[in-house]
Amino acid sequence: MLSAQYAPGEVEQRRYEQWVADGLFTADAASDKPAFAIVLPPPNVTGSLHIGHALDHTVQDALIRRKRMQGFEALWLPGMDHAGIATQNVVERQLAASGQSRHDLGREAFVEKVWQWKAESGGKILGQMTRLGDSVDWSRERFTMDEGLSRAVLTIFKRLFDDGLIYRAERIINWCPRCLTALSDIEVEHSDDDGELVSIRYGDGADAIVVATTRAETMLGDTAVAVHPDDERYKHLVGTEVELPLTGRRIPIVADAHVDPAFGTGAVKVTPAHDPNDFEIGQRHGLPSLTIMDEHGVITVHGPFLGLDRFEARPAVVAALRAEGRIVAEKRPYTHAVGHCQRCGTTVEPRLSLQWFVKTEPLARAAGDAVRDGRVRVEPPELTKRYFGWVDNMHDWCISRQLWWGHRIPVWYGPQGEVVCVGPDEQPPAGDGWTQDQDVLDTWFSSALWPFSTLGWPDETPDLAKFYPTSVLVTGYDILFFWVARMMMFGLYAMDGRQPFDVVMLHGMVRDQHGKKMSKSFGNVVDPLDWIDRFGADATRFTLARGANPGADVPVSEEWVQGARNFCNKLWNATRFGLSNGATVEGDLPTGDLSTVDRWILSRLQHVIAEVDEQFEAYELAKVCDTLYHFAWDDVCDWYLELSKGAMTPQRQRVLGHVLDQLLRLLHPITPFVTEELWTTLTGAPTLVRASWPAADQALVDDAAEREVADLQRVVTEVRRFRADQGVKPAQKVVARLEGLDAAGLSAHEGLIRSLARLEAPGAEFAATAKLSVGVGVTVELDTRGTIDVAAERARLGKDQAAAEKEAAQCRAKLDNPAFTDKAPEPVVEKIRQRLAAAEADLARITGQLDAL
RNA sequence: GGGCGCGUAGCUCAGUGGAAGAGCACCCGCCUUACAAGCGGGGGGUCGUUGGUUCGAACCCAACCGUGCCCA
Repeated sequence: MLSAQYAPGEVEQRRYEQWVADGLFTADAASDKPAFAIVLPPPNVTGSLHIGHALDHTVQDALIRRKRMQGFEALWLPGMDHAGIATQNVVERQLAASGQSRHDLGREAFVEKVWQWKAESGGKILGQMTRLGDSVDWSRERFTMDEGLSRAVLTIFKRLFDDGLIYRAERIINWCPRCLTALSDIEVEHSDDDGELVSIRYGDGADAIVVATTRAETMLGDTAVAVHPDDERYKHLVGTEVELPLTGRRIPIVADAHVDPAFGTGAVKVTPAHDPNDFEIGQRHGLPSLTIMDEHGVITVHGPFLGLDRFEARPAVVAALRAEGRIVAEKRPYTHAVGHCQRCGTTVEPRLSLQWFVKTEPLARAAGDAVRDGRVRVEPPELTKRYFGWVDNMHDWCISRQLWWGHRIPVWYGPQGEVVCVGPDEQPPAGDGWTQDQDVLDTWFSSALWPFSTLGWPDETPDLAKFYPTSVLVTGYDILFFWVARMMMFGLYAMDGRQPFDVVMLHGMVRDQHGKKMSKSFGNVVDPLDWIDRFGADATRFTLARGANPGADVPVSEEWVQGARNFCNKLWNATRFGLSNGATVEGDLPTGDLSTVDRWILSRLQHVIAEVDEQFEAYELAKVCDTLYHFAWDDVCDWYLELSKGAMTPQRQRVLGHVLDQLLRLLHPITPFVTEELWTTLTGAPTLVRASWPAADQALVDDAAEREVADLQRVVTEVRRFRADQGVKPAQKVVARLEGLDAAGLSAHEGLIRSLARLEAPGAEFAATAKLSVGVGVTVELDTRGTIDVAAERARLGKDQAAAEKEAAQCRAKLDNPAFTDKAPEPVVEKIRQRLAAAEADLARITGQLDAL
């Protein structure tokens, strides 16, 4: 027998272990069933799962579990990425605690240490995934640094290199002076920071020109001043030279169309080695690039400032200029966008350096085309614009990182300046003087291969044949650009134009109950493990799924997860009621001699199955949850079970068993644990994980039964309303006579109406003190023994009257308008006519009751 | 500065041309033998503002105000 309350802690771990032990999540590449595959966006091996992961995983698990039940060969492939910078940072911090640096250990020993950390940290995430109930295929778990995936990295690098799509060049890149590595554009986060805007006069007298800058210290590396070619103010100066203050160097004044004449004075200083725009100006005009900082952001030139950090150098340079009378204006604070390292927050320094790049133009065009021509669908479609915005304006991708943890760039340099890219099955060149590139690849370079490297590529494995392209990729819209675009580029390139996935389903970010971003500093972070401990995995999942409107952020709160927990408990108790009342799934579902109430609930069930299927296909998980929540709670619990109390028949027991069976199946993808526990108890079958998904049966749709029960509900509700307004206690029975049941087609349900509305049959001395007329044509005469509260009744009827009057007036206004009756479609006009008739009938009825009071 | 969203009940959100909805919160009454993690009833919104299109606008168009995100 089931306990009175659902206790998730007693169910979850046991069930999960059994599922895994039984191999229920293991996919079979040799199966004849159609494939449905999802690759899990790999979490960072260094991190832990936060509530955003829980959302992402819940959505994927719901999709994969349903497909598995639908008879697909369903594969959900898990794994992690190696998170180059983050992981190296963690291990370096550990070393620093004992006063060591990675250089003390040497490259090999350091990498060995990182592997140890990976074993420790990675296990944590895997444990968290089991707590969520993720139905992933653990036998196929992968890691971006494992042997197979590393081979994939080498293979694609070599292929891109040979195709001329990977090149090495000296460019301005984003440099983190703390992590001491290059970063790609997407590893830089911009924020509006307070700074200063300083206007500096270069040159003197008639030839003086004023430039404004937020980075005064970079003037030490200026090699030109630029103005717009059409700017009349400066035309006479173009081609001349001006003396650069503090340095004594003379620099040219050049004309460049990219200068905005409206900004500041219209003249800009040009520092090609420390600003990407200036670098381009420098290229166009053949200007030298003068690097004035080292890798730590420390000034390396010009005596007085030598050795100063860039942020110390700034005020020092301004002070020196002020001493020379060259500061024309200063604005402080001056808010402007500043780039920060995504990993450590340090202000990024644009730095001229020699790096490896992927030439993205042809790859990005193909990635855009795959969506443009419909081979890949983005859900929700509104977000395709953002996708195009990214792939159509992509810069070349800097892929080299000055780290030790990652895939080392497979390029060797020879003594004569040779550059050789070594493929996965090739031997590096032997002999003296050959060295391998010191750098490793961006983590995203290997993550971009995830949808096919995890399936065995570059080998032509059965997995790859069966499961590529994967069916749907689920991730947050915040990494649409970070990752999705790159998987598209590499997938299309490596797999001969075959897309890595058919659908990209984007969800939002989890926020708190006021729509605020979760952050440690704000103290509103939810730990999914904490919720699972306190409310259960199913409640946590349901809370997230119920908020998962496509593309929209998902607000959650403790109140809501309580509500979800309550819902799980409701299911528990509904099944408990069923079991103690003989609900069964044995034998065929009787269809011949069913009562109206049974036909009604079966009919409702068919609508719900159809709706849920539609909603799942549209990735509308929030709506799936809403539909099932209301069906379970309103239709099944509040009405069907209540109508069944004291009215159990063998047919009813079979129908009730069927309804519970189907409901639990429909909910299983969202709330796997409680449904598994209940369903196996109800049916005696071993597991719901691979039970078949319900299919709607049109033959069971019964409009007449639905109408009849709706009328029954209306009578009961009207009486309950009267009772509540009259202050009649719920337990108190009221003597009443029901009239008009025959005409309303409800005579068979008098007993049900009496029990749900708590009405007793009239005796000989019955004297009606109140008369209630329900819209469906039923009149209820009640004997309240003279305790009728006339004022309360008048108020109640008054409200009804006002509502009916308003309705009638609205309809009449429409029908009196010839423009409406002429132009509106006939069904609409007819509907309004019917509404008017109904409103007028209500009005007459209510007015009659008021008069009778 | 450029681009993309969003503004509907106290809170969080559905609804995208023909009757203003849900969950939670709130108010009233109840331990009615599945469930107090519950049951019954109820109040609450000129759908951001102003114009326009339409017989008809929360929904389409324009402008404005507020707000969020991405990019520079």
